[in-house]
Amino acid sequence: MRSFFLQTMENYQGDLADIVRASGGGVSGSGFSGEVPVSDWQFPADHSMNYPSGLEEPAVDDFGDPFFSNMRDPLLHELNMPSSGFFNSSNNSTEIIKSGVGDPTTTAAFGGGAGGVLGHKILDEQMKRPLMLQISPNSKLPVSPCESPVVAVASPRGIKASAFVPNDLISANTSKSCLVESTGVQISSPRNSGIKRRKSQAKKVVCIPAPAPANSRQSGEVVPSDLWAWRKYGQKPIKGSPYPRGYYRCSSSKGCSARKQVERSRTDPNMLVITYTSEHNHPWPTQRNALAGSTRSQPSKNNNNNNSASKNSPRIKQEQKESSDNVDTMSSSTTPVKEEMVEDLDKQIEMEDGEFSEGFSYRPALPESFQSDQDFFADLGEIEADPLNLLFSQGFSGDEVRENKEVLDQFSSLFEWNGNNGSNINNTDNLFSFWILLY
DNA sequence: CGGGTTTGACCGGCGC
DNA sequence: GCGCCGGTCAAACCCG
Repeated sequence: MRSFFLQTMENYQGDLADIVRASGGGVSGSGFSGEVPVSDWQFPADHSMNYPSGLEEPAVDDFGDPFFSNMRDPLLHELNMPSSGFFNSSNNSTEIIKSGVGDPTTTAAFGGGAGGVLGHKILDEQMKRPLMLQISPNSKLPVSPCESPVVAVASPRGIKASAFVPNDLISANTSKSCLVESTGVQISSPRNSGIKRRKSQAKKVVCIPAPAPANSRQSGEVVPSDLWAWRKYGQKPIKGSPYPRGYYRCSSSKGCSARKQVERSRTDPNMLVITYTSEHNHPWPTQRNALAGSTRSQPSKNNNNNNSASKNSPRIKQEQKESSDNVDTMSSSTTPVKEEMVEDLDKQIEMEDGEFSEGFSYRPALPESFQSDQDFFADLGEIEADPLNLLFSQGFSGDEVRENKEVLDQFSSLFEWNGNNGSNINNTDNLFSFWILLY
């Protein structure tokens, strides 16, 4: 079983070598029997992602990304599961850690890893923190075959959500470990701001399977799209890593300070490490721009000798080509993504003290309509909400899983999952992901 | 024309 | 103080 692990790290510097992977005990007593296929972080452009009702009070420390959304995923509404089982401490944690590092095949147990790695004390801290999970139907997969094992969702506070995914989604996936850390880290300030932000500003790091086998040097990463539109504003080679780091800022809304960094893990090139900093100051876009949410389609560039890449250095060109190859691989692959997050401990403390780091409001700056919480999404269509509630309000026993197949079918069709194979990045608009945010 | 990427330059933090 | 390094800027260019 592929699974998750999480850990809390302080002063994470983006070096995946520092990331400890854990694997081990599975989920016990929680009904977790599935895996989390998360491959394409694309929301279909033609899908107006009006998140259904169920929006609850925004997370205090969210980054606005689907990973760290300010808004709790309405899909999780009414989801409550016992927490036991997911964070069982593993006696094997040490071994797990050692064996896991650098091994793409090593997976982390959803349950055992975190507790085992971090120890009870830290785990307890984590239990306070949101943890999230993305579930994404792969574009290659059929729409509604709901041989639905359960995708479990763990929350630091306990399991509160789960989802069903088609078996196909699961079996087809060749997920790597997902690792997550949370950090209190430094981020540089705007050049002329005069404000030094190299304080303990939280970053949130997500690791996802990289689009392509990383047996070659690759540069500009093919960043899986999420709900937000990101604009790349820089790329830098990182010392110690053969892979450059891409810098993205949110382009969904002007003035949004949300940023993310994408780099390939130096220890496991099959993994992409995405670091989110700052938070979105605007609600999730209900509809993505044509170019939003992902980098420009690389293949088209590649096929055009007159593009800027042709003017770049040979090294860059090569990297770009590899990058575009990555696109193809990624969009057509069934690589799942699993990720979670934990809050930075320091930040958590700060938040609990009611303090915020400068210029970093953890409260989402949402329009009133959003801040009025449930009302907004409640207005967005009960059609979406109801099946989801149906789906997610169910328990997780095997019988219930089976019983909910039909519900999942409804759910699948609701979002028009189709069999588009996403043979290139341009097709990813037909992909769909949905997120489960955990609390 | 708007919005994207690319990439060299610049800036500031940090370690020595 | 200096150099390294990471993060950001912004001009140039591309694309639809």
